[in-house]
Amino acid sequence: MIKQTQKRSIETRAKLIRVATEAIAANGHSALRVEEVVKNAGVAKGTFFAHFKDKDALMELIIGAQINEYLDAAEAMTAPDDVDELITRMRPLMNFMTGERYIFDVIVRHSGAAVKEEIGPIAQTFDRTIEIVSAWIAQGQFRKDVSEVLLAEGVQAFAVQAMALHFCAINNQEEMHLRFKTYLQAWLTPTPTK
Amino acid sequence: MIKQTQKRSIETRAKLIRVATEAIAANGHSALRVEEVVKNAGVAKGTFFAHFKDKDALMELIIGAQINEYLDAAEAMTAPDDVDELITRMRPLMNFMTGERYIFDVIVRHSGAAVKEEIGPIAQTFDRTIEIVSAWIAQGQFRKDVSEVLLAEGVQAFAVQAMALHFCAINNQEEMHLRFKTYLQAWLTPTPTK
DNA sequence: GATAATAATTGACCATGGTCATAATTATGA
DNA sequence: TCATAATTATGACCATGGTCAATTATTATC
Repeated sequence: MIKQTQKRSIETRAKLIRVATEAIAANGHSALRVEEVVKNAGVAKGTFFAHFKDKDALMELIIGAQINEYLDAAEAMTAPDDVDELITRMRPLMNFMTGERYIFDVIVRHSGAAVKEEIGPIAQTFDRTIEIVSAWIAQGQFRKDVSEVLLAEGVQAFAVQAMALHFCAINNQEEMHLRFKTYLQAWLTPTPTK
Repeated sequence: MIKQTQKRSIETRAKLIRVATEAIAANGHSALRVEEVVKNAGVAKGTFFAHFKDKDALMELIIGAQINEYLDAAEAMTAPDDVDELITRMRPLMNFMTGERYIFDVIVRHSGAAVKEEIGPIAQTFDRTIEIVSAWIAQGQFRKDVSEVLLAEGVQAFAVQAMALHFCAINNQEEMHLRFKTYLQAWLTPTPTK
């Protein structure tokens, strides 16, 4: 019962992704229409859904790839020494994620995998972010009373919170990063006096 | 330019909300259909959208009201002394929020207000949660190096994170609360040894 | 190379949220 | 009480994502 994937199918799928990526580059994520994609790819509508469970699945794929580009860039940098540098490293990615409300919604919706065996592209980038950030934290001047993985998970939680509040009111991106900084200082370099 | 709202309009709106609430009680949030609501309310489809910007706006209203019931219950309790008690206080609300994937998505989508002047029902409950939790934290045995409001915002960030990961894989709710506990211990009672 | 088996594609059709010009109702005021 | 304005309701219509039985293309078998 092994399904033999034909070359034709691989090409069709690639064409759909390419066409969709181009459309997004031109008009933004939220403006993408399935009809438009299949028309420009020269296939029928049903073909689209034979390749992707739904429109969201394709978006997840594309956004996941975009996030990975930012993570590549982040990974290429030196480990941050302090909170300020950590924020600088994450800034481009956070700006991308909040560049369009639609993007952020898709990301949040897919930040957790549906099934353990089948972890989606965006959930994968969350895992990868944890890896990268925890490796950074292990090298920097941060608290040592809890594991760096836990700290990295917290960084992610605060990043999501800062981004969610970014869409609140007329907050601009600079405010978002400031808020993020306040969180991280309290999280990564606490000085409790109970 | 003051719009005079007629009694008829108020009644129609109330009927739509009541009918929708009943339908949700019977079949769950995600199964709600606008067609069904207008049919049972005895009005035309267009009327629905004259009263609510979109289906999401009604959902926000109803879910916001439900959250407020949980907050009422939480507020009636004594302030928690430690992390365990804090989690106990928040447990029913978090269980509700994760009871249906659809509910959580709606909540996250509306956790930030669109405009400062017009803060939505769910965003209001987030504010209220911050108030309640920060008041609790001020009274309990928690770190004092940062403001209780900041700590409360962190509690919320970690709650969202724990809930998002809950949908990941086959994690059950117990695991969610355990994860939440780990976060909160590190956040609220740090013992750094830099 | 004929035939059977499997994979891939098709497009008419459906489900459902949302729009808007028009009609019906209610308030206003002389 | 009637004319006029303002408010509310209507439902045909549209936009768009998604389904599925039927069809076509490819591969395997002899």
